Amino acid sequence: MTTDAAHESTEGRLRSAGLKVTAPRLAVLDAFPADPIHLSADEVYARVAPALPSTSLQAVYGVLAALVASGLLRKIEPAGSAARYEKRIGDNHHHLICRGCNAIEDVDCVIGEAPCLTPSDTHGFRLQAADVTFWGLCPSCQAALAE
Amino acid sequence: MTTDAAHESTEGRLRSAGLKVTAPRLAVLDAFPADPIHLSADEVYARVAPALPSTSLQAVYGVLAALVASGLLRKIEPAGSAARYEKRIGDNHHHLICRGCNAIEDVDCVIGEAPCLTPSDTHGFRLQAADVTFWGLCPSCQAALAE
DNA sequence: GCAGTTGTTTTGATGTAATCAAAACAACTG
DNA sequence: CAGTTGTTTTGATTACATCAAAACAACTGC
Repeated sequence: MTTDAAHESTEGRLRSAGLKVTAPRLAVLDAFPADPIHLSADEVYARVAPALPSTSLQAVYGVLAALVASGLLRKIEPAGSAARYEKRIGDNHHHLICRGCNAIEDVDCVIGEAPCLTPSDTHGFRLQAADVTFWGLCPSCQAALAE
Repeated sequence: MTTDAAHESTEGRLRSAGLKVTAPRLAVLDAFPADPIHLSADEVYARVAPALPSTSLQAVYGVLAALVASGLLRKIEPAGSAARYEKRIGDNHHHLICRGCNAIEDVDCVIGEAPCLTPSDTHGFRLQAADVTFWGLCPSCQAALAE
């Protein structure tokens, strides 16, 4: 038996992305348990470090960059806070960020994909992507402010 | 005569924003000549420094922050490059950024304001703003890539 | 006009987030 | 199992921005 059942799908995804299967990469990918989770490099490192004591934060940056380049992770770079990574990819969803605590929620645009991806004037640009970010206050930060 | 005609409107905007009128602030505001221009703190400093030799980059950061807080400038923080500032405010326009050279163009959403400001699920957030950023390649970067 | 108060700018240090280069190392090929 | 190639580690370095305190200038009332 050549594959560890617990890592079966994670390993398979690395292989089909043309990446070598290494312990840091398995650990980083497995640090994203559920889909709607958004972790900073720091947070990923905190989750990975206990199992891999020899890992450094720089290594995590390298692994994350490789996974983003291969399309296994998506990088989000909100204004004013550290970059976050998420496993939910391939669908055009957007983000709702709390200005109080930087919490991030996934949202789908109410009108679907097309309109937000079509500016009125492209200025000759070849369009590649569109980011939509909503800013506001999450329920607990609203409560904290109301006190 | 108490006001310099060349600075009349700039000065007036500072006053009505409740800010003291100082040389650095006049110079920074006047560094934005036409509306659709997007300058980084560095670029503002480069435009301001010749006329105000005693100004430092930190001072420019301070002035820019004050102007943004007063609503006289808008701050844009694109992923992967330094923050930019623009004078066009009060309308809900978006930005088109070149991944090759970081050039920024203004765009208006084809469907107007409302739809892009309305996510399907607010997760209980109190919404404050929505940013839309389009990513692509500007004409000259397309040409450079085609060579 | 002039002095006091308040807000602003300057100066210098500090911090965070992230990248880079080179050496040590491990995964996949035959 | 050995060689090659790609990855990780280590350490230094960068870019961008913020903070604190002292020096300073703008606006108020006199």
